[in-house]
Amino acid sequence: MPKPLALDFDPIARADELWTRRWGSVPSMAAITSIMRAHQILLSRVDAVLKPYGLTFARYEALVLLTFSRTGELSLSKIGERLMVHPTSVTNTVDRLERAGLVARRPNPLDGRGVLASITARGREAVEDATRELMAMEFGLEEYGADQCRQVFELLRPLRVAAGDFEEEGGTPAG
Amino acid sequence: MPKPLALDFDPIARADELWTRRWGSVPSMAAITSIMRAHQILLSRVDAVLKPYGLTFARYEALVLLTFSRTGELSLSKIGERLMVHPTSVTNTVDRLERAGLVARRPNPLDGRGVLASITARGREAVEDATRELMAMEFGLEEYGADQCRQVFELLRPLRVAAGDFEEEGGTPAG
DNA sequence: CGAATGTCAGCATCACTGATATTG
DNA sequence: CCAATATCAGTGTTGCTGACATTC
Repeated sequence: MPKPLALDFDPIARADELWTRRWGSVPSMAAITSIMRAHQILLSRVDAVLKPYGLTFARYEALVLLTFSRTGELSLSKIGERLMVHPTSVTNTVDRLERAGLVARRPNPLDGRGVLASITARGREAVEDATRELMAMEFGLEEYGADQCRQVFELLRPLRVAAGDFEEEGGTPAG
Repeated sequence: MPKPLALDFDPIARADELWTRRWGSVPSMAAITSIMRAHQILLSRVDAVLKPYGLTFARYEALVLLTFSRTGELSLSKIGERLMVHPTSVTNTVDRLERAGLVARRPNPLDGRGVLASITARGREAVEDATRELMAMEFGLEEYGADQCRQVFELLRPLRVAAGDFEEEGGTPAG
């Protein structure tokens, strides 16, 4: 009973009914609203876990990405490309991480224009600890099984493809 | 070819592989990342349509909600409850809508503490026009059919239930 | 020179905390 | 007096535009 402010009906299902009555059946409305709310719920759950580490989900993702690189460092442009975020957002993210001592900036020896973000020892510790906690709470999807999680991934994949995030590989036969 | 910045692989699938190698299989990671990205894509698509109306998706939702009420007006607290947003966010949303002449504030005659947000004629016009456009582009889910949209809704519903958004009705036999 | 990289200033949205005036 | 409603001030995030210096 921590949240007594629960409705006795599904607000999205209710909206869908009224919507259908007024403008006709529009299943996409309930779908997008569901995604918006799911995003809000998950971000809230995950950020609560990351807060003690001084991290947000966006910064955590950047740290993990660095962890995945062989040398522990990547150019800011590469980070933006992989995380699908704006260049100025990358600068901001790296600023915060650097200020927290989790990454260090270093000029790119292979490109005088570029800058490398290099994860520090403290950064690696933070990722390890935070990851352990996040895995324990299934990234906010505790109520979901592995199959349902894969279903979410598969169901939303076509949207990312349509948005031009990447080119289908296995799908195209040639060229 | 408007966006030449496409990867030749699925970044989430790639991350899932590396993740599995390092920390073991964690399907929830790919699922939450998919939801985050889907949210970003849809919000971008929908906001682009709403921009000419001076609306954001959040403000549009509030307007639609008012449209659904019999009298065209609701207390701010009710709006916050239905839209699941913070009281201060409701104040802000209504501020913008009021400034745009789409709603008007009125003291609640039934409760001296409360304030009613009342949709104006221009507000109704804006909702009608914007809705027509949004329906034409399926709220950013053009690539999805009705079945897939319903699947998204059903798949994410348990999360909203777990978050305490509302109480299951059909599920509980009595009480 | 044109393109790419990164930074900075500035603007807008949104979420939340804390304090506060008003009313039930 | 306590609770609810709404507002205000202020903080932290993120996303984006435009401008700019630097370098390929």
